[in-house]
Amino acid sequence: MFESYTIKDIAKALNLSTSTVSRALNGSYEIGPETKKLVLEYAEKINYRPNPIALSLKDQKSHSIGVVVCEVANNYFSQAINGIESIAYNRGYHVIITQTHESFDRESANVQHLLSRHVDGLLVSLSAETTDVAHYKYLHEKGFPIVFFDRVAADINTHKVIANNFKGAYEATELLINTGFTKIAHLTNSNNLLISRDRFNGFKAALDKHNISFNYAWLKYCNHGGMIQEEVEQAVKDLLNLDDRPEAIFITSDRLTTCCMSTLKNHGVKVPDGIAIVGFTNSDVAGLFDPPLTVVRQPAFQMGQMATEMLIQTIESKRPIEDYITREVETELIVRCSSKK
Amino acid sequence: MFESYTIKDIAKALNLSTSTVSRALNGSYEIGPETKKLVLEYAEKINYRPNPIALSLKDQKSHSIGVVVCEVANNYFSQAINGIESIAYNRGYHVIITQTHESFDRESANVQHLLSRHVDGLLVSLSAETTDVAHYKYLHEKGFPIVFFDRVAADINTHKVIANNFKGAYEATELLINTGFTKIAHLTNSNNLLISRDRFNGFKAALDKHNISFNYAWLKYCNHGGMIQEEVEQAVKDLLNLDDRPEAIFITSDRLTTCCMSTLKNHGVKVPDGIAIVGFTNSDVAGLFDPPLTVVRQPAFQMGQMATEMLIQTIESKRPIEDYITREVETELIVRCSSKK
DNA sequence: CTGAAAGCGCTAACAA
DNA sequence: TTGTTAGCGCTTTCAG
Repeated sequence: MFESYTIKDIAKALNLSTSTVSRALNGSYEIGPETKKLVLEYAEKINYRPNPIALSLKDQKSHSIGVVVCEVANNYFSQAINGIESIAYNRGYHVIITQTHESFDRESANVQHLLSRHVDGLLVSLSAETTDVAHYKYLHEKGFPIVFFDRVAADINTHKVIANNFKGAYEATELLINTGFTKIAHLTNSNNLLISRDRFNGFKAALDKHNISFNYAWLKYCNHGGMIQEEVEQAVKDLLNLDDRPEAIFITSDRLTTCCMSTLKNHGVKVPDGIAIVGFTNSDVAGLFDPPLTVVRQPAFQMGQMATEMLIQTIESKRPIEDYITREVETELIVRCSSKK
Repeated sequence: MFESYTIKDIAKALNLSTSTVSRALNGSYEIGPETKKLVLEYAEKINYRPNPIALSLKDQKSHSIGVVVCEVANNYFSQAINGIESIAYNRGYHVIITQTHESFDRESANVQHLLSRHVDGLLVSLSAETTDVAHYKYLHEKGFPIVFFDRVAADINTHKVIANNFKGAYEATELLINTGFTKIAHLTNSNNLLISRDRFNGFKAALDKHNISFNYAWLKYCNHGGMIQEEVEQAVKDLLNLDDRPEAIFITSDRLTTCCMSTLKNHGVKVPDGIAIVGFTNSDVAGLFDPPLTVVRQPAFQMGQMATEMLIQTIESKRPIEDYITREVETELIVRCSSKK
């Protein structure tokens, strides 16, 4: 069963040459119908499976794609990976997942590792620490297929899949404003990330639209994206200790949102009475929180699927891609109690 | 950078034969120190990386391991995968993850797929639907390395990593009993799974120890492991509609626990006043729930690591393994409000 | 229509 | 100490 048969076994059994067998298996023209039938039937019978490694060696394709994300144990990414797998599997690719834990060094090492494994393409979501994307640029310019998703590199012109972060943030902020909050803090991931900037811009735009001023003391960056709990705790504490304390916090990432909730809880700050909250998160259980969380949710599964489709298309494209596209999907605002007044 | 050099390039550049280069690279004895130095330096300079595909073809090892789990987007499994990756990566293996979605057919297909990819070994956690483990048995008997973790196959004698499910369930149940509950329901995954049976046994043992009788109407199986929301809802509703309604529910799996919480919430049943809850889950945010959840937590990350270590050891072992071991790790009972009286 | 042979990158047995 | 060669499984010229 796992000691698989080779084309040679078939050839021997049928008294044919390996090339004939190969041709039969690959439905070549130049082959007699009865020979073909013979081979096919025998192959079927012994449950022949071509050795993908040999194929890879031959045509220099590994039929695997590398994935770079900050971590698997994250609602957004585990859902996205689910989407990635679903497409890759059907298209005959396998997926090698690597985690950066938000570190630039690990990210580089992972990319190196994936390249040395001869992956056919890369699906990447940048780490919070990453500012230098020169290696991706280099690869991309050499014609190596790369698709960014979610945390994309602004200045590399390749396929990308992102959520409408501006609008997602705008809507969430406007919800807070319409509820009656004016002092709204902004707790966010590293500013290196384009998504952080987009979300901030959406946030700010909503404020501006409603003529609400923003106190920059309410803007808190967590450069490690919530990997370091203390960092988030400190940020939240700082916010709470401000003389001009905010009435609500808009949080722009999955981990940050839950970390912030814990910190508030530990400090005995009630949500939403003490402070209201809206956050980006793909948690399936945000509705079970105390209080139920108002969230901005991204279509993670679909984003993973889309990115994978684009990547495989790029990999399999005969001619170099000319037009790179950015597909943008809508976020969903799910209103629950944490944003109530 | 990604168009990597081959041993041939080095040989040509240095006017050596490929075998000499190979020997130098592999630190063989039979090679002149200066030749070796020359090769090594040049290889370093051009950043030579051996082609893993060629190596695989040569020694019939793919340096990859296949993982079979029900789904990635599950707290327990995403954490376990994190552990798997951490070990595999360091040992030079890559990991191919497949999801069964609790279906036996998909599980079989995944195993087939992984075998056709020539993985060197399998890390598996059975699907809820699986009762027939003949194909694993066959592979195992043929000497193919398989390590089961969490949802293990009872009657295959290979390496296994499990949590002390009996004790975990026992402790949780005893907590409920000591809190003053006597009517305790049991909401669990398919009885196909050994973990379900172990957890039930632990549960029942605690009841027996305290001379508490168990009404079998309080025992509810969700054969799809929480993949089908309606199934869980129905089970919970049934429990609530019982004349002899239980005062507490002990839940034995991650997804079931959260699903049960939602259902209770949707039906306006307060926890723990209306009904108390303790559940197995590896959610990092169970403390943020309303009410904060009392949970039994498994050391998922370590379990993933242990299983991977055992698998790689088996793969790399020269002689066939004689003694298969089952490593058992302790669960952790985290007491919060959902189990209070 | 079918077979022989080369080659993908690498290692190892065998020669020198 | 180094080179030559065969072979891992497969496809693909090139002959026949």
